[in-house]
Amino acid sequence: MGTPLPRDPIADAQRNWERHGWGDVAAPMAAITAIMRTQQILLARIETVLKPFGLTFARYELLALLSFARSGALPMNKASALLQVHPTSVTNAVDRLEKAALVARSPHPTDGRTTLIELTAEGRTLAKKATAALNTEVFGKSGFGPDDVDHLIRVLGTFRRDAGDFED
Amino acid sequence: MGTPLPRDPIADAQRNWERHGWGDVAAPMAAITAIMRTQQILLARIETVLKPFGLTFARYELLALLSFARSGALPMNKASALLQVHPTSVTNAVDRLEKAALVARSPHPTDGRTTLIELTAEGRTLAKKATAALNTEVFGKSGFGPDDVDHLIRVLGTFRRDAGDFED
DNA sequence: GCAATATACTAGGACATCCAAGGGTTTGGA
DNA sequence: TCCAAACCCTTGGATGTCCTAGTATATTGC
Repeated sequence: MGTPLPRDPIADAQRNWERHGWGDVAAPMAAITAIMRTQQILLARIETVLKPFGLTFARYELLALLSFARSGALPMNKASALLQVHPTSVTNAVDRLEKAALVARSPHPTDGRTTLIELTAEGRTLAKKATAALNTEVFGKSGFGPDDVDHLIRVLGTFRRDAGDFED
Repeated sequence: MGTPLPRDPIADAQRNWERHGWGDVAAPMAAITAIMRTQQILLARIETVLKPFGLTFARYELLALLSFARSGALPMNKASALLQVHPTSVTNAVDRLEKAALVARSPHPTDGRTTLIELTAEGRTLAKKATAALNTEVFGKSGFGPDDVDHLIRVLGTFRRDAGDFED
């Protein structure tokens, strides 16, 4: 966290794998570990930018999703599916966003089982501001070159489809 | 979670970004979101493999790190730095590993402030077994082609260095 | 030598994620 | 028609991560 290490710990791990006779999976291990660590760094950056807005990444994602829904409202289970998180995580996020008056729960008109989440006016405004901040502070300064971005989108897209995220 | 979506939600988000006039950061946004989601998928796979061993990824990482230390022991702060996690997370992991008799705390011989974490015999055995399982079940079936693995290691390595993880 | 600063670990709290279980609602087949 | 299966959401419990604060030990400077 604080001081940079003298050497890349993941490269060291890769060498350890090779040294122990696991050379055939050393490279994938390093790639996967690098993805884990990169996610950690990116999440920290995102949360730092969102903190002044009183948002976490999970809550921001929900706000952003709602702001793109044509009606500004979505059933909980749809949100869960689109965000690819457990339904209980959505319940948790909605609880907190509702306390902050950024979203509101309302019953589904025809299906008594489902609950609709609707963006409030404040919620829509905050989503806009937070998105602008993320665009300039994180996405606009990703550090990835254009070619690398395209490659990541393609490779990780294939991975996610193979993992069963979507059919396309 | 269960059923695949008909379309890639991240590609949809990218289109939404472009539609709202944020085309200049739409691609990095998609790449970053894909990294977040890929990490989630990989973590779930890893935890599934580790569950039978009574381990989580955090605890496994600590065990693996100790198993590669020449003496089989490391100070807490070293472990925290090498794993790139907060010191309190290491305390948490050590607490649970110690309860399971996989590691043991011992005082540092010369520095009364530091605590050494040492692998027990069972800990070393379990680390071996868990690593073998991860190698065959996760790293050996990553789904990334060799060229993609190399590219990921290079691109994410540059990113992590620029983020201040290491100097190299 | 002693005070001030730095370092190492731990305790408590806030969040997020998942799983298992429970209660209400809808649907579809006997 | 009616009841069982399927579905939707929530609650409670376990884990992990971070932050802030507190305690104990080392090191530095006067």
